[in-house]
Amino acid sequence: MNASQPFRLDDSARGGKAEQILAAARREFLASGFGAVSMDAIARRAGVSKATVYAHFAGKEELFGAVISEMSERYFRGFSASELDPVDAAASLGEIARRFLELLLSPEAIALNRIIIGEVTRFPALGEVFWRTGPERTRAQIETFMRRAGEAGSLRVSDPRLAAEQFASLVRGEIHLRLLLRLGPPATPARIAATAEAVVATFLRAFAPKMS
Amino acid sequence: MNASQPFRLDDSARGGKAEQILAAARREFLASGFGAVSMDAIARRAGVSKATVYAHFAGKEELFGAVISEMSERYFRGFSASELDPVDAAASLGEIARRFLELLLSPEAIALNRIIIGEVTRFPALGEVFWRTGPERTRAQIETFMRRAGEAGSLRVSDPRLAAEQFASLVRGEIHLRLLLRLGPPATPARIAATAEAVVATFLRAFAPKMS
DNA sequence: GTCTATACAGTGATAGAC
DNA sequence: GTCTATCACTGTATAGAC
Repeated sequence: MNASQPFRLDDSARGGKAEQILAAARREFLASGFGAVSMDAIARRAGVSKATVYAHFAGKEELFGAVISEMSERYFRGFSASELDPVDAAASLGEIARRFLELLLSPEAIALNRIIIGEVTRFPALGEVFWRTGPERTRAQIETFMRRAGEAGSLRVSDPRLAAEQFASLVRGEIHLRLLLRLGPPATPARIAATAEAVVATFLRAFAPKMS
Repeated sequence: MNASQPFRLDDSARGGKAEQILAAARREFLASGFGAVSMDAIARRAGVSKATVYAHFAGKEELFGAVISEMSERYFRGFSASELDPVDAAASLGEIARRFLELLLSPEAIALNRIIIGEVTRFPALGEVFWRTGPERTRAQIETFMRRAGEAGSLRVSDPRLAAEQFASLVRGEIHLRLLLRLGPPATPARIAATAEAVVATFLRAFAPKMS
């Protein structure tokens, strides 16, 4: 495997069997990590022979890279904050917080996050890919909102980037770490809404314009 | 291995060779995770034969559990906030933030965090152990400080637990995730101090008593 | 308890027929 | 491209001598 590009899909991966193999690998890797998954298990689940797997992917590492990068892209693409109203900061921040939490705390995202952190020592490139497609992108979205809200006068932000970082950190909170550690059940929508509300309340106390 | 108690040290682990093996295992596991480490490598590094390893530890999993639980305990025991002055909230919170970051961002703590998150699917008990000895304990320390500061009138906290959670989340911030993902070098003391200062400033804007 | 030597299972990867 | 069969190798675990 080329360590600098471990995640590039082979062109032939668009065919039928290749996607079948990729889907099987995704389920196996997400459920068990890298080390505990065998190529036999992937082939069995894909309904093909092991030789066929090797006909489409150079090896286990390349297959793993393909799975992880594809998932990173797929999971974070949907997050957007550009259409939210910068005048009503409270409502928009609440919406951002809820969307962020729904994305961040979904079982698939947690499993992905877990496996990347666990294997980043072996595959350094994965951390970079995940960061750019995930946290970096969401923070940029939030930062843009902060800037617009600042211009609209609904928030008092001298450093939009810092404000976005701190908001994202507040939202991530304790619950994210707890789920990464497999403590407690997946978050319910009610729990997400309550957490978002508490975060927005605190954030607004720090960043609301001075009342005159 | 008994899955509910994978981390209990055998009584014989107090001897000389056993600690030698444990130290070797710690270095190997922390550097490479669970799957990539062989019992051969541990035995070689410890300077004993493989059979001796198996004489002291039932298998690779038990050895791993022993290493992780011992490290969790060792790393988080030092954190304390009980002696800080609750009247000078700004200074004390800054001190808490710096201590927390130094602990959290140390290379050893990052490696430990990483390996636990990566292997918690295979060893669910490790998540519980880490949580209780780590984040739970630090949050309790901070929570106690919040309560004392609230009583002293230097902070306006209606829910000390929530305030402690939010403060800890702010401190953890983006840098912790970046280091978990192996992005960038370890944090410098200057970077830690700057981050702590920014966090305390924001937190105080949200939780400082109203000026009359 | 500690060693050397080895049995045994399971792994990633490939050869060769079709 | 796809299969069956098999390779070489590694890792866990144990037997038996001392």
